[in-house]
Amino acid sequence: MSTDSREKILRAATPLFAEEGYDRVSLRKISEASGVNSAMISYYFGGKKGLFDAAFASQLEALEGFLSLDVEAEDPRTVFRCYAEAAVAVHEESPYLLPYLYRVMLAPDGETPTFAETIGKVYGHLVRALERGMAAGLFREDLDTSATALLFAGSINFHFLSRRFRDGIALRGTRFPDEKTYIAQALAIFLRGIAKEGT
Amino acid sequence: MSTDSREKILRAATPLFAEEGYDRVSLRKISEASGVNSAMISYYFGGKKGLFDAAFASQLEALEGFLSLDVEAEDPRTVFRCYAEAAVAVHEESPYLLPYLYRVMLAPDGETPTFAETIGKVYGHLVRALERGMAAGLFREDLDTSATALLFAGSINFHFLSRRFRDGIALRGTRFPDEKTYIAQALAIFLRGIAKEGT
DNA sequence: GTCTATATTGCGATAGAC
DNA sequence: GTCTATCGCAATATAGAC
Repeated sequence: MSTDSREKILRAATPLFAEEGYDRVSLRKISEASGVNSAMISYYFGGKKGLFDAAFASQLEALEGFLSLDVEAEDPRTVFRCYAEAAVAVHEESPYLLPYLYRVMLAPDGETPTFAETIGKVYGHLVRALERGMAAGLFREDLDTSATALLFAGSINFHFLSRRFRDGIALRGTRFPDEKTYIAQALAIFLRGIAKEGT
Repeated sequence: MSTDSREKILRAATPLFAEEGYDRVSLRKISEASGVNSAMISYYFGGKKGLFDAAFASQLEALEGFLSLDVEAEDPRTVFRCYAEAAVAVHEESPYLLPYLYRVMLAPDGETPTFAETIGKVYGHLVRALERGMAAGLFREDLDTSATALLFAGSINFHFLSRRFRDGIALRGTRFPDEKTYIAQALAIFLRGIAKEGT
């Protein structure tokens, strides 16, 4: 079966790690879910941590789309719209990215250099768009770019982060709009909130 | 020493659970950190889960301040300002709440009825404030109240949630404003973003 | 209430046959 | 590449002496 087993392991492990977290997923569980003998995990990935890193990295690739945006050429507002669109797309095609992201944020134990680098780039795009927008007189001049970039990213991501919690435990009975509606509204509120007075 | 040991355990366990997560904290570790024999944990809390729940519940009490607000009597905008102020205060006096909260959100395994109830109430306050503000002509009429409440809470909380990550791993070298500056700006952007046109 | 000692379980990893 | 068998370890929990 050649390296087919490698793929099977990765495919089974990715959702498990995202949903249950690193510590709650045992190699035995991954072995059962993938149908591949547990010894193969060490064989292909060098151990549990190696498998986790591989699974995480595969999800991070979903951000490449946004990162390829030429932030110096676009209207600053477009950068935020693109981020929002990318977030929806990313979540659809790579639904395990956000859980991974927040788990790593909450438990920054091991080294995650690729992760830090990728997130740093995304963040840099947002900060740069704010700087350009302020220089162009589109945005308020009293914005702290670091804080505002964080605020924006947090606003968009929170919807995905809280999804399981909203649906499963609390806030039952409350109707939530779908992704696109939420994102559109978050974007509208944010862009209106940072716009220069009299626009 | 009477039930002094109970307190020692709780005080040692609370930050450990918040920082490292449920699974990474062993009863041995708590025993060492607290200076109390590990057998006392089961004696007082019935087990590890019981201790975690007790630690979590003790942190949730910090939200009582905001919950005691009379949301029907206040200016709707004041409710949001109060939430923001409460978030800063809560984080100062109860810095372990947010990590707990998000860990439970990401891993909603066991039952957390108190948690769901408390968060539901906080959420209800925000939704109600939005409804009243829209009815009073203060806020835009096209707001989805559920989505907007979530957006606001996410904006405010994200700052605290991401703190360790920002400081420790990625985004090093970026200067972040202190809590009060961030919160003030988030509040200003949000309130401006949801305000009715021409205010 | 407190402690020691231990029962029991499950983990990640790997040696070695095939 | 794959599998079985197992090692060594750390986890939670508790029985029972004090």
